[in-house]
Amino acid sequence: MGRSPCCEKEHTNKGAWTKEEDERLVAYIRAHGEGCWRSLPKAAGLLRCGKSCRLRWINYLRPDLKRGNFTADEDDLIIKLHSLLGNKWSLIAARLPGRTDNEIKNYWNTHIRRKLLGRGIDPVTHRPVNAAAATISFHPQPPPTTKEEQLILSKPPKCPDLNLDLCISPPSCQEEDDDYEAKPAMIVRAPELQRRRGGLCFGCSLGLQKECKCSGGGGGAGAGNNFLGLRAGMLDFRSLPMK
DNA sequence: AATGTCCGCAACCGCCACGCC
DNA sequence: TGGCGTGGCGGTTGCGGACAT
Repeated sequence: MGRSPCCEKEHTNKGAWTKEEDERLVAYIRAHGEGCWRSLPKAAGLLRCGKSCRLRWINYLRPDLKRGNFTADEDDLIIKLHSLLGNKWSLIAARLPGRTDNEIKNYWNTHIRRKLLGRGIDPVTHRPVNAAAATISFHPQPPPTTKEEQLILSKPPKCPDLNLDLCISPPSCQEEDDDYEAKPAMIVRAPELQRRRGGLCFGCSLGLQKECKCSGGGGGAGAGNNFLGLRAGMLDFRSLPMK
């Protein structure tokens, strides 16, 4: 009964990785590639749990990691993505090249949370702290699902007074939509505009084609471009005094 | 200089989702 | 179709360095 352990814990090292262990892991993955983490430690001659190897590689040893401080652009992007996706660190990380979910999670908890609180913004709801307290029934993170973008699209704002003023659309849409300023707060407009113009749906605009069921889903080159578009201003959080 | 406290980061743990048989 | 194995994710912990007293 019960789950089988992922490794023989009594024969594995724990704690900080040594330089030699790092070198062994890197050398093995260079030679054989990623995969089958369970058998990797033994094959690589490491007294480590497979999960530990995976984490070490993904969070620290991967050659495409971008080490160093987060830029202001990355800061803003993380905040925006978090307001949309909640604590879906892996989804957020997928849109920040060279950053890992663990790194972003740590950065959020140590820096951004404090930064937002300092501005009087609740880091969970992304609303002014007082307003968040006044609307305790609002749930920024709906029940777990595998299709986050569907949730975002399908859940209308439960609080009419909610003033996130979240508007997502291709940059050109803002000028074309006459009643842009008159729209209620927290409207996700892209799906509507997509239907009218045949453009990207909200999910695709976030680079979520894989999960998206719209006609634009599965487009090979879309994700990267959409990601850039997102960064270029497809998200408009006008109520957030970020700078 | 010694001690205590705070903070940031790496790593661990437990659960869940998915694929295979 | 259900069980099992594995990978992946998010929350949490604990260590070590920085800073304050």
